[in-house]
Amino acid sequence: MKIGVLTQRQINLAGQVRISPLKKKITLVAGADVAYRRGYLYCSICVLFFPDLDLVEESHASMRERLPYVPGFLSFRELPAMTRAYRRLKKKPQLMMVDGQGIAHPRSLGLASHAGVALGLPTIGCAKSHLYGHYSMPAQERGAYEYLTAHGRKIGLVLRTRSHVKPLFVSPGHLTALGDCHRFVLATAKYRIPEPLRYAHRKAGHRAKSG
DNA sequence: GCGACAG
DNA sequence: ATCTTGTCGC
Repeated sequence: MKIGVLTQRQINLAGQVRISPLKKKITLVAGADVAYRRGYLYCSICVLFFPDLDLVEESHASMRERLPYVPGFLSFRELPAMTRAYRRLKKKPQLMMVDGQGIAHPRSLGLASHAGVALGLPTIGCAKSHLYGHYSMPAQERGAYEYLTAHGRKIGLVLRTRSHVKPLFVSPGHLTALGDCHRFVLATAKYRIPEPLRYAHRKAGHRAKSG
């Protein structure tokens, strides 16, 4: 598939993204992550009770790699496996955190936003590094943050989840807003990575090693 | 042309 | 992301 075609598809899908504060009460939060191994993708989604953070359910899906990793087009590479794993969940969460950007993306369609639109689910993008937007480093204490901006707009937060540790780049994916990102990421992060994503990351890694 | 570039 | 052990700092 050519980049130009995918770019146009992103622009169309971005038009379906809705940024608005969460309204429903959250009792189940999920985390979705993908691991790679020998040409295959391994996606794991872990659903936890909120705010207790106890594991409720987990689902998995593996697929052969279809597209290579190209900065700005990650969702086309990982979403197929993520969608398959999501369908296998018995208990659907009211919110899902995704390992990647939300609207903090060149065309406002990071993996979390694309997943949110495709699954019709509220999502929050939680990336470990920067992709798009301007920012300054937040203070060293847990909870400190600075806004991620682009064209004079706030598109996300650079949030410190642990004192003296590299901050996270969080942004609304779909049906969520900046305030939700700040609230839920801090409410679920005992360590640098929010528990739902930490669980999913570990499970996906184990799955990849098992084959 | 140069630098940046989620996972 | 993945390939990999010990090591420094809060």
